[in-house]
Amino acid sequence: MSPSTPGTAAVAASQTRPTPDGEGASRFQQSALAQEVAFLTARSRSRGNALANQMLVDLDLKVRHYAVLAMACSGTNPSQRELGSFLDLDPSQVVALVDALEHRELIRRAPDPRDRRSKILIATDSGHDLYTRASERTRAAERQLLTALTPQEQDELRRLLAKIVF
Amino acid sequence: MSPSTPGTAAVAASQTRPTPDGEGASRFQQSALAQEVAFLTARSRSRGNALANQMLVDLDLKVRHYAVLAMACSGTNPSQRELGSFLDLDPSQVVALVDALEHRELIRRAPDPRDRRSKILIATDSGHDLYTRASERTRAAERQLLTALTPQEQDELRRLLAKIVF
DNA sequence: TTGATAATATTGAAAAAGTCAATCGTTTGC
DNA sequence: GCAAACGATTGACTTTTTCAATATTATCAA
Repeated sequence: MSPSTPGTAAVAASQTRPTPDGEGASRFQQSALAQEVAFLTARSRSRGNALANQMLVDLDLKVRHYAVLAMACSGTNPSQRELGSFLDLDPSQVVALVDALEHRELIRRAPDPRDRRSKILIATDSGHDLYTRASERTRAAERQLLTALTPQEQDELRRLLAKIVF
Repeated sequence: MSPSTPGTAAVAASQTRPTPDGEGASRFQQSALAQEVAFLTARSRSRGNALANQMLVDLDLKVRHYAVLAMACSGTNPSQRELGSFLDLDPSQVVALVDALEHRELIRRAPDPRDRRSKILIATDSGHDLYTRASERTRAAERQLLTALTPQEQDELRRLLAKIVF
C-alpha cells in the first residue's frame, strides 16, 4: 500500500513520521490547488482510507466492508437502498458487498415487513463481535489521522464535515 | 454524470435542495459510522468530486486532470514523481494523466536540469487559459459544497483539513 | 573511476471500484 | 385493475487502482 508495509502486521509504522507527505512537508502547500477543500477532503479521505485499511487487514475487512457491517450493527435496520445512498454506493455494489458479508455470516438479509421488495440488513452475533474489534481499529486509525489536532479541533472538524455532508 | 445534467450549461441544479442526502436528512446521522471522520471525509470528497466533475464536463476535464493541470500552472514546476506523491497517484497513473494532457497540448514535459531522470511539468499557454476557466468552475462547485457553512467556518474547515493532511 | 544500489519514468497486466442498462417481483397512485 | 415507479439483482463495460518489470540516470562507497 505504500513503499513501507512489508507484509507483517498492520500496526506497522505509526510513529517516526515527521510529516505525512512524502516530500518535506511539501513545497506545494501554497499552491492554489492546496487551498481547495475538494482537494483537501480528497487527500484526507485517501490518507484515512489507507490508514484504516491497514488496520483492518488482519480482520480481513476493507473500509467499505467495514462500513456496511457498521450500519448492519447500528440498530437502524437499513434497507440495501438506504445503505447505498448513505454510503454513496451503486445498488449493484451494495449487492456485492452484502453478498460477501453474508457469505461470511457476518450479516444477513431480512425481509422488510413494510415492503417485500426491500431487504433489511442485520448483523449476526459474529458480525457484532467482528464489528467490535474492527471499530477499535478504525478508532486507532482516526486517532492517528488526527494527531495534529487538539480534541476541540477534532470535534470542530467532525461538526463542520457533518454540516456539509448531511 | 448524474440523472440531471442534460447537456446544457453546468450551473444546473444549484438550489432547491432541501437536503443533500437522498433520504430525509438521513435517520443514520446518529449512527456510530457517521461520527467517524474517515466516513465524513469520504462522503465529502464523494460529494465534492461529483459536483466538480459536473462543472467540468463541458471543458472535457475531470477533477483528476484538473488537479494535474492546476499543478502544472502553479509555477512550482513539479516533477512527475512529486506530483504523484502530492496527489496520491501511482507513478503509472501520472504517466497516463500527463500523456492525456500533453496530447491536448495543455501541458508539456520539460527536462529537469537537476536530474535527467525526472521530467518537469509546465502548462502551455492554452493550458493556462483552460485552467483559468476550469478553476472558476471548481470555485463554483466549492461554493455549492460549502453553502451550509459561514465564511468563517469555511476557513476553519480548510485550516483543519490542511493541518491533518500536510 | 568503478561498481553496486537506489530512484524516475514508463509499460503492461490484473484487480478493484464505479457506472449503466435490463429484468423480476412488488408497491403505489390513479 | 392498471400503469408507472421502485428495490434488488445480474451482467457488461469503463475507469481507477495496484503491482511487477524495465531502461535510463544518480548516488555513494570502495
